Amino acid sequence: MTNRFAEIAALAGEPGRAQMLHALLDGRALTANELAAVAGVSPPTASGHLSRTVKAGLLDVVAQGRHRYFRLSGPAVAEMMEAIMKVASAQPQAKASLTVGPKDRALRRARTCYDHLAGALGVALADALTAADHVELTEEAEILTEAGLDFLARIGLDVAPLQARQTRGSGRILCRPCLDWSERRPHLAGALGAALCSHSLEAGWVRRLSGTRALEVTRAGERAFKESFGLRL
Amino acid sequence: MTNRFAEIAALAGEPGRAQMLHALLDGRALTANELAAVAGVSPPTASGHLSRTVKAGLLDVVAQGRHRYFRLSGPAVAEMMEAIMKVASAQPQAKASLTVGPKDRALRRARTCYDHLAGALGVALADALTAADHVELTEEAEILTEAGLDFLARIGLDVAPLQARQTRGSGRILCRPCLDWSERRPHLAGALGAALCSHSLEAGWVRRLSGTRALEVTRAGERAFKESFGLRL
DNA sequence: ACATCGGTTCGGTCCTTGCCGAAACTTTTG
DNA sequence: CAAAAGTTTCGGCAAGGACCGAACCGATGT
Repeated sequence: MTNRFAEIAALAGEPGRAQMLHALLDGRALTANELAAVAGVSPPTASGHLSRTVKAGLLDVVAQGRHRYFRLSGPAVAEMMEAIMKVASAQPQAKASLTVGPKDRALRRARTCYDHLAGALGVALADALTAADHVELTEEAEILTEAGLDFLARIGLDVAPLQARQTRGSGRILCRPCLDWSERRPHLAGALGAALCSHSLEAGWVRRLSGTRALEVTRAGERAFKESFGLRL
Repeated sequence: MTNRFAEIAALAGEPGRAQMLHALLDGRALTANELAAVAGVSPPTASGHLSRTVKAGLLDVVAQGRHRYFRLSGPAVAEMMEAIMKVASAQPQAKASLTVGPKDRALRRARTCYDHLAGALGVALADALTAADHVELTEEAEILTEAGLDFLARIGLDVAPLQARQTRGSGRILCRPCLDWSERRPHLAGALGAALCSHSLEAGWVRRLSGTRALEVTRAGERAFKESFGLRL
């Protein structure tokens, strides 16, 4: 058991592979060459990394024509990465570079985190929903109130998949919150977070910036977030 | 950011260090030589590993006389390890050795997992409490019912610290459940799990087996678990 | 059919790092 | 004050593995 533990951790512990994993953290599938580019290594090297990672079960691969698309094998991998990030972003104090870089700034503003929204945007949305009593956030769980359910339906979000979860008292328990590594505060993850994220993309409120997990808030998005959530970015 | 991510993961990804971390997973503090023994390396080698691990913030060290005691720096590290184990125990199918070893068997029967009970015992307790409607376990949260609160008070468990958490409807949301890597089913973690674990130790229901995280259920424990929880081990 | 492109396999180099023994340092014990 | 125990530092060795260039393979497109 402890061998396999070490194997998994070591796989994630090599800088090149770590960058590949991070590039896949938004749940999309990338090709081998794209991953080689993000890791800054040659295609042969990347290929070796990828085959090991697939064999170990961290990644899935699907061949499509002459491309091979790699993606995280499931949410458990993303959760593991978040848990590592949580430790990594802890205090070991006054270490090197805080932030820097425009790319980093974009990521801190808004990004996807596997299947939900993160960064300043994700935290702001969580705060807004909390303030309006649409959700309650505890350290361990996240509850959607009746009012919240109405609210989501009103803004055009399909709440049907959320019904499947456990009902308790007057609210629905949806998921654990997810600690945002850049903001150090919880944002909405789980079923609700995923629904909110996909809806925001479909409605054109946010748009993926090519090549990163960063998101851009569109004009329509600014308006929608302001009117529906009372957010000003 | 991704550098530090890789640093942390790599630290956990070396077999010797991984074994040390596992030995510390029950939250106790061990000396450098003890850790050298569990990792199967010489004291100098272990010392090197430990100093790196401490500098990275995974472990805390406290000097006491001529001993230096190392322990996990906090719950975040334990949670990270559990997340890695979750991935590690996933399907990458039909791999090598399942189980084996009497030491391993003891661990599978009952052990501590940072601050709560795990293994067959942990899962059985979770099942028993669920069956009696004392807790409700969902995928994402764990709710203590009023009946459960009464029950715990009746068996002498101090429920005061549990009161601090969020109240919702008729139950208390305590924590996320924790997937047991040997049983592949959820057991009780979080505040309730910790309380139940420490109470079981204090009441003499279980006893730590020296040198491992494994636990032994005492005669008194067998009786208590049977009478209070309806468990037969 | 041929050229091109994405990807993997092979062979070989180089660097990292895990490892130990010897020795030094510190604190406890006799 | 000397001896012993716990731990760290130093020096050197050896193995693992990350890397690249070249060659190879299969799919696509002309």
